[in-house]
This record gives sequence, C-alpha cells and structure tokens, in this order.
Amino acid sequence: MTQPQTQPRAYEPAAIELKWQAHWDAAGTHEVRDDLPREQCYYVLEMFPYPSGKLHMGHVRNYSIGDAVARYKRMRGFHVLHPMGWDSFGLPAEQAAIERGAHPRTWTYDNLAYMRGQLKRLGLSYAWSREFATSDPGYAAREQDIFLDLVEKGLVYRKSSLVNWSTGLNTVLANEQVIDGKCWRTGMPVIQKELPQWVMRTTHYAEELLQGTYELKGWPDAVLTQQRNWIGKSLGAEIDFAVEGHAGVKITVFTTRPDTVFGVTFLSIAPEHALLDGLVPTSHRAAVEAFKAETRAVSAHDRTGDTAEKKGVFTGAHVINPVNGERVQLWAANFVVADYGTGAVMAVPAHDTRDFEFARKYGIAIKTVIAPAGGAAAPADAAFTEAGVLVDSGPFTGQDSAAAKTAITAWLQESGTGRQTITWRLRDWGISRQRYWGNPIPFVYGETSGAVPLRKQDLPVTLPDDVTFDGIGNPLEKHPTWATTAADGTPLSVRTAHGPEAARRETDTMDTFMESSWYFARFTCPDFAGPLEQKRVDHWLPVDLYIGGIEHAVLHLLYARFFQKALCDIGYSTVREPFKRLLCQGMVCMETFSRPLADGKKQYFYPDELDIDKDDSGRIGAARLKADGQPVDVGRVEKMSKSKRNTVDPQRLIDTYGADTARLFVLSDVPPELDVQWSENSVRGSNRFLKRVWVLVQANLAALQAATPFAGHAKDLAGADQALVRKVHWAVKRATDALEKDFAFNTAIAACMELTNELKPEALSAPVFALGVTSLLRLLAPLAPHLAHELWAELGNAADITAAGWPAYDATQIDADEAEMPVQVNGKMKGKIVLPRSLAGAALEAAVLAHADVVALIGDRPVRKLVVVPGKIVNLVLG
RNA sequence: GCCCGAGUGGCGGAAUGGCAGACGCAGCGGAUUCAAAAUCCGCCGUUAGAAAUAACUUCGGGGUUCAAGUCCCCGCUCGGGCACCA
Repeated sequence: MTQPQTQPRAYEPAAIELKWQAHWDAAGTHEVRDDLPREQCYYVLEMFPYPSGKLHMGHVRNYSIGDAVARYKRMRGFHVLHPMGWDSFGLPAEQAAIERGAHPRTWTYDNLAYMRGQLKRLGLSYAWSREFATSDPGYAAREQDIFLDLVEKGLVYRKSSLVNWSTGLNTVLANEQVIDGKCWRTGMPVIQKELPQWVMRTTHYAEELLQGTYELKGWPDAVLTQQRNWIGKSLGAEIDFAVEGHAGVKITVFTTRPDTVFGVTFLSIAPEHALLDGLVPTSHRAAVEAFKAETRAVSAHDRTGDTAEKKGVFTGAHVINPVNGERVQLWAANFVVADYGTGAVMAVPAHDTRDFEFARKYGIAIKTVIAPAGGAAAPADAAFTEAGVLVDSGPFTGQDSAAAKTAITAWLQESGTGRQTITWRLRDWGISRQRYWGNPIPFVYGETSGAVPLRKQDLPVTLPDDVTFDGIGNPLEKHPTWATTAADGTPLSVRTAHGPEAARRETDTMDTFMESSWYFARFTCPDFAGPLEQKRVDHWLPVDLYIGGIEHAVLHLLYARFFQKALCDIGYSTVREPFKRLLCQGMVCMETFSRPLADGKKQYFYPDELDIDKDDSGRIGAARLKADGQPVDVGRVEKMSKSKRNTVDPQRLIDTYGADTARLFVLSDVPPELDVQWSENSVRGSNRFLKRVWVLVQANLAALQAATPFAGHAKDLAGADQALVRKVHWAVKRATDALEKDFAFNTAIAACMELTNELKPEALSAPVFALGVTSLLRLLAPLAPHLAHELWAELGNAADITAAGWPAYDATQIDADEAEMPVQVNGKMKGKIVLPRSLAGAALEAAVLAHADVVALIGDRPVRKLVVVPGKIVNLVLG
C-alpha cells in the first residue's frame, strides 16, 4: 500500500492563532464607529482588570464569555463596541514599591503591557484604539474635572466623622469595603477613627437606587436582592422623649414598631450620641465615661457583631414617654449605632428580642402591650416580636398592630411629639484614601480660608514621581515640596479677600472605585477633550451586556449606578442606569491540598509538589508530598487563589493547547453563571474536538473547495443526506436559542459536537457535506475564532467568516415526515409508534387507536381517556 | 435569626409540564501499532436476568395533572448574602 501523496496539514494552533491576531491588529478589524443607528449597535463590556501582573483563569473565563458574545453579535449584523482598559490605580502597586523598590508607575505599566500581550494572545476582539488606563494622566485629569462638578452640585462634601480605619492599609475604608469587621483586601482589623473625609452623597439617590432594583429586569435577582438589603429602606416613626430636668431637650428615637410604644420601659442611646454628655448627672459621670472608653476601644464589628455581648450603663437621666407620660430610665448601650436612625432606640423588652435580653441582664421591667392575634399564647420566656392585638395601650387598646401603627403615628404627629419617617441603611460614600497611587483630590487648604477647590484651568493635579515608600503613612504627605508647590514651581497660594495666602494641597487621593464608576462611559468617547461627550455617551449607554464576578454586587455595581445618576445631574448624560443586562460569571475552582499548622491555619501545597492518587472514577483519593512521602489533606474544591496554591497559569494552557482550546474549555462545561471546576481532562476534550474539526476539513479540503453547499430543502433529499440537513437546521436552532436565551455556551457547544459526530463524508453527497462543514464553522466562529477563520479561508472564501454571518435555520427542515411517538398507558411508558407528522386532530387520534401496537396495549380494557400531543406523546388512560 | 439560590449516573452537566440522563469527562471492550501515545468503532443509571425483558430511578414526604426533574405545600442538606439596623 502506498501512503497518501500529501499528508493533511496538522493542527498547529500557535501558528494560525498568531497569524490571525497579527491580522486583526494590523487591520483594526474590531474597531467600531459611533454614528450608526443605535438599534444596530451592541455594547458588550467585561469588568476591566487590575494590572496585577498576569492574567488568571478567572480573567480568561470572564473575557472568553464577553468575546464570544461580541463575535456572535457581530455575526448577527450588530456594530459591536467591545473595549478594554485597565483599573490601574490601587494598593498593590504601592505594596510592590515597598517590597521590591519598583516605582508604582513602572510596576503598573510593565504589568499592563504584559497582560495586554496576553489578552491579544487569547485573540479577544477588542477595539484597542479605545484602550486606556485609569492612571493615565488624561483619565485622572478628567476625573478631577468631574469631581469639581460634583462638588459644585453638592454631590461631594467634606465632613469629619468616625471612619473605618484599616490597620493593614493605614487608610480609610467605605462601609462596603469592611467585611466581617475586617479589611476587604488584607483581612486586617478595622477600627473606628475620627477623620475629615471627602464624601459622595450616595444617599441623595437612595430612593432611585432602590427603585432601580425593581426595574433592572436584566440583572440577576441575587445582585438586586443584595443591593436592596444594602440600601435598607425602613419605614417607621420618630418619637420624641422629653428629658426630665432639661427643659426643651428631647431624645428622638427611630422605631419600626410605633404600635409598641406603650410598652417602653427604658431608652437606649449610642455612647457617642451628641446629647449624652449634657444629660449625665455628676453622680453617674464616671461610670458613663468608663463605658464610653470601653466601647471606643473595640471595632464596630466586635462591638455590634453577632458574638458581641450586649452591654450598657444607666446614665442617671430619665425621659418621659409622650404617649402615657411614664418616666423611664435612659441607658447608654453598646449595640446602639450612632449613625443609623437617630442613634437612640426606645426599648420594648416584651416585644424585641434584644431589648428583652438587655432588660433581663440589668433587671429592668418588662411590660406586655401586644397579645398574639386569635387568642394564641405568648411565648413564656422570650419576647413576642410578631404583630398582634394591642393591650394595656390606652385609647389604642384592642386595635391590631397594623392599624395601631398608623393611628399612633398620626396621634404623635398631631401632638407634635413624633412623625412618620423613612430610614436608610445606605450611607454616603467616603472616598478619601491616605495613599500615593490614586487620583489626587483637586483641593487646597488656605491657612485661614479652609478647603478651596482648584480652578479647572489649574487641573490636573499630577502625582510627583520622587516619592519614598516605607510603608508608614502617606508618601504624598511626607513629600518635601509637592503639597506646597504650584504646577509652575511657585509656592502654592489661594486668593482671599485680604490677598493671597499660603496653601497646602489635599494629600489624600480618591478611592479607586471612583475610576471604575465611569470608565464604561469614557470608553464611548476616549478621545474626547472634556470628561465625557454626552452625544456619544447617550448613544452607547446603557451597556447592553456587562459581565463580571458577583463579588462586586454591592461595591462596584452600586457605586457605578450612583455615579451614572450623578453624571446625569451634572450634565454629562441622560441615561440614568449604566448596565441594561448583567451577567455574573461563576468562579474557576480547583481542589486544595494542605496540612494543618500549629496555629490552626493551613499550609497549602501546589499540585506539582504532590503525588496524587485517583480512583477508577477519576476522583482524587489521597495525596502525598513528594518531599517527604507523607500524606496531605485533600480539601474541597475552592476558588483558585494564590494563597491556597490551587491555581493554574492560563499561559501554560495557551502554550500547550492554544488560545482556542483555552477559550472553548472555559465555556464548554457549565453555563456561565455556575462555578467551573478545573479539569485537565476536560481541556484535552476541548482540544480533541477542535482537532477533529480541523482534520475533518483538512482531509476533505479539495472536495470541499470544489463543492457548493446544499441550499435546497431537506424534503427533496433522502437517507443520510436528508438526515444531515435536518441535523444542521437542528444544531443551528439549538445554538441560536442557547445563546439568545441565557448565553448557554455549554449547550451551544454540545450542539456543535453533535453535528460534528454526524459529519461523515463517505456517507454524504459533496454539497450536503459542504453545508454541514460551513454551518459548523460559522457556529464555532465566536467560540474558537482562530480555527474557524483559518479553515474558512482555506475553503477558498475571500471574505472573513464574520462577514458570512451567523447561520439561519428553517424550522420546517428540522423534523422528519414521520414522528416517533412514545405511548404511555396510565402515564407509564409502554412503547413507541411511528405516524405521519401530517396527521392532526381526529384523524391522528383515529390513526393512533388503529395502530396494531396500541390495539395490543389496550387489550380488552375500556379507553377512559386518550391524550395525543402531536409529535410528542400518546397517553392511554385505561380502566 | 432573616432573605436568596441550588440538590439529576462514577464526575461536569442536558431536558418550552410530554421518551430523564443530550454533549463531554472518566471507565470497559475492540481496531490500528513490534509496543506505546495519538486516532477510530462499540458499550456505559440501579437491580434481577445468559438474553429478550421487567421493576426501580431526578434529596425526603405530601399534593395538582392524562402526564412532574419541571408547578404547589412541608421537611432535609449544601452554597451565597444580610444581621444587635431599632
């Protein structure tokens, strides 16, 4: 036997991928115009990365999803805006400076350049001309512009308050950045500290932010629920309690249960409450001061967290309940938070679990004023916290809770001792950070004139390069001249009524969540001279599809929604919600391997360091450290992270299998929202599939080049040809539905695999085989773009496969003429019959009943009911 | 404690109320090979059976329906979020 004359070309991903990437780069293939009708445009955006050094698998997944959508939409004829940039201010750069001596700017831009190369190596179809980094002078300068506009509009203000101070970062954190009382980045404790702060007035939009959560139909419920919880709207009443012996002084409480006001037996007040010091008699001063000192010493979390003990001290003062004139004690209590509600709470131990515990502990009276409705028994040794019927409540006795809330609030309102109120959990967003590598806040402080905004023509404030990093305090503050020198090198001054006076710059920089709050708008007009060009912003926003991790549910995604509304109110846009549809992709996970350490923590090991045993089903049974041969603990599958040493470097994946395989793998196993488990076997499966497609085309190249794909109707064919044409239309429908509905790439890929399994050239006519191959390549183009482009070109197509468009399907070509219909008896599967699909109604029922198999199944039993769903099922209900 | 979400073969998962387990992975058998890798073909939920086949099977228990993985109620387990928020 002779060898074939020419071996089919082997699948060498690196070669074809680099070739196409160079082509896309040189041709600017993925740039997009801003002047086309909006309904033909689509804006898809993935959350831009922090340039930490190199891409991780989470990035690969995030960007592969976005790119598949972008390429799919282009094939459907949309003009797609698909930009990418860098969230490049932030702490790791300063950490690197401290640890390695690299300047933050150098470190950041080196990383960014390397990662840009990795993105290009993945073949992601970005409009690279729009790329920017948020630390670029142009972007930072325009953000300073916006900041001044926000100040002018009253949406930024300065206030001195207790702030969350991260002991790890030596900087302030917003509430959202405190997780379980610890810093969201370092996990170090957070303490309370009094500092002057620049603050964004997020609460101005509380109602609109909440309302939006009911209107954003394209967002996952989980995110909307989290935002609602975070905003925390609470409807209730404020009630004023006069303080005995202090004429005109009153303590106002906030309550959601005004129906229980007759049951008040004491008042609890935050230790920091502004009125407290003035009310404490000398006899109690020492005790109260000691208590205040004690609560100040612990973090907010330790003080009010779920394990914290409820503590309080009697202040010596008494207050008067406005509804019944009763005199009750005023207590300071650690669980009352100064900046929620009014910082004071009316305590009703009979009907509030927390007050109940507190009253028990300190021996305070408990007075029942609500009885369970319908005469049920109240709990014997606990607070009854549900709604019920009022007892012992003066004129309101006998009303139910709901009616009494309204009636009592109205009574309070009339008597001037209370009012209906809404309280929010959402606080304003403090954005001052005591850091170098962030955007400077464009303010200066005159010696006597206080905080003065810079004039816009004096912007931008740029960061000095000559700074030292020793990890203690803010480098900007310690710089010898920066804070006191103007851009032209002269001493910094501000004008006052009495002439110029020396001034000092604000040395705090902005929270880096500022930059990520408007980058999606800047992508629409990155070349614009001012901050934002409204015409283009309004053209492209809202982002049609925004893709990122769910960990940003209440941080970035709430700030961005706030910022967009603020941008509207300072005239940069009219689009009030930035993201129409939100897709939160799951994490990339892998097993962990560890050993317990003496201090209760774990020492983690890289898989490379271990010998791993797998059982017959491929599951990991046990693992031993190569170094000592002793076993290690096999942990559960967790999100890949450096600290747990369960990471896979995507670069190795690309180098070994190519970008198309890497992309296909992260899309193929699960739908985008679910966590995906790393599996080298699954990667090899993706690679095997691509190789099969490659070989199928290469081995039949000449025939495919010569053939014209079949363009007729399946009904005019027979046998394998007919079946394959039906399969093509089936696969196209399935892939289209999967992408349109939920971006379910996993099922779209499954449809491609099924189609491939049927593509047997020896059994098919050349035109039908060509139809199958060209359809398959077009379906694969968004998922494995390099392979699809290369094979498409090899088939002799001059135009790009993107231009060929997404294939259309014809529903009439999917089903065969005869339908196989399962037959059930009383709902149980008993067999199958084949009937012409053309039959319907009574004719179909008659044909079913006449079918020999059905006759046999019925036997001599009476047919009580016959259910026939054409093409689907027959159910015989027999007696 | 409150609010979401999810429970389907050995594994990841699929399934407009209509044949549960598509597709992939792993496994088993075979072809090819001196051999291996790669590739190709076949089998592959559980139990009984040589087999045809039968029974069972989508966390557990009820219900609605001709028909339930899917809808409703109760419970269990897991994951996520919120939480002295008055």
